[in-house]
Amino acid sequence: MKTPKKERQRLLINLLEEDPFLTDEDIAAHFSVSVQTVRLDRLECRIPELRERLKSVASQHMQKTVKSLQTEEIFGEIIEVELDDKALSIFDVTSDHVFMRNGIARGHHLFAQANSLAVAVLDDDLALTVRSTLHFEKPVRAGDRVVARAVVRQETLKNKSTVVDVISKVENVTVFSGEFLMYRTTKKGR
Amino acid sequence: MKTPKKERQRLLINLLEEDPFLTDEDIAAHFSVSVQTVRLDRLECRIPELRERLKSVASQHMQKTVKSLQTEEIFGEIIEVELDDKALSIFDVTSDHVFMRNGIARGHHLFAQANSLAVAVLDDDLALTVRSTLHFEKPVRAGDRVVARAVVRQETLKNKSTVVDVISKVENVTVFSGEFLMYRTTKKGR
DNA sequence: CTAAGTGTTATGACCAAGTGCTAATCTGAA
DNA sequence: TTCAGATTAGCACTTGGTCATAACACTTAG
Repeated sequence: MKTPKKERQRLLINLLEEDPFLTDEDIAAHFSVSVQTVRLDRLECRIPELRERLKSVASQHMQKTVKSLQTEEIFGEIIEVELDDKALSIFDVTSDHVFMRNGIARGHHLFAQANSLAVAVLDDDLALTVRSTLHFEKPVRAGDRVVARAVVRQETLKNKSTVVDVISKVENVTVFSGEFLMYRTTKKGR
Repeated sequence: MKTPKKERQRLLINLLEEDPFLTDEDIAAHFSVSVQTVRLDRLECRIPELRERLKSVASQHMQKTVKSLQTEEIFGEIIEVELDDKALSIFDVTSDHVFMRNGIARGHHLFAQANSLAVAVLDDDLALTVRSTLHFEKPVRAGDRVVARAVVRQETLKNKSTVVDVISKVENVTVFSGEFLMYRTTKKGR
């Protein structure tokens, strides 16, 4: 008996977590036991067959790709926009956004929300950030809902360079503020 | 004939892109044709069978999860660090990082690289960005390799607040510069 | 020593979702 | 009418399994 049954089943779980693509035959070879033994092990550990494993991995993938189109592309959900005037977005901070060591949100996520909002509020084919000044007022943690408000400085709107002020709050306390100097190419349409 | 063959095959490709989990039988029902017709269509379009489709979707997933642990956590690969002095990182811009409309990299990616580097160069349990001023000098595009250099202003090191200057270049041309005022909690160790 | 229990292996019937091949049928246009 | 292209059907075979049943090997308790 190479490895005792219990140990082998523990290893089996790890093995398939790492590589779910193995057939029973592969696994049998790996542990130098018969295919039937592998099947019994899977039965006991409630590990589904190869095809079912792939199905679940694939469906996780589908969920994630849908999610990433929302999460990564927009970075904060934009709630309302009044073009060339003001806009509002919310961003729910999760454990994905914080430093492991201290649980505080990485600055670039707050910046990303604010910057995306500054781009969105100017309805321009080519709105680019040229300069910006940021103030990280208070640390933000997982679970916080950050509400960002962007306001376009009207007196700058005639120019190609426009200033957008963004203030982000958690429960009505300012956690971040930024001033974004944006460059626009096309004139105001519509 | 419900839909002409060519049209049906076009739709088939879209259909499976959306939902790769359909069996030939499902597809046949969807188009009101026989299973054999579906098989011929798949053959012509070189679309693999269900099991192979899931296999490839699942393997994409495995690649992505590995990738995201590297990409999202570190944001630019840190090449060298001299603690409390200077650091260097590179970040390869891909089509994932640019605006679809104009192909220019989103500002927050450049910020993320610079900000991460500013955090990394101060070897502190709790190095937080307090304020920063950014200059987006030139647009960055997919394919560009951005090299960011962070330099710690030595005269600020005694304080809890330290200034880190970051300059990012593409082929030796400055595309971004930022001044990061960082807050540190623990005293200089080691 | 023998019987019982656990773990392992073997065997055969069956299933889902295919591939590959051959053959028959349908259909529209020349 | 004829003929090609599109469609459908049938059958043998493949993979990677399930399920049930049986036969060993080895240890241990009576």
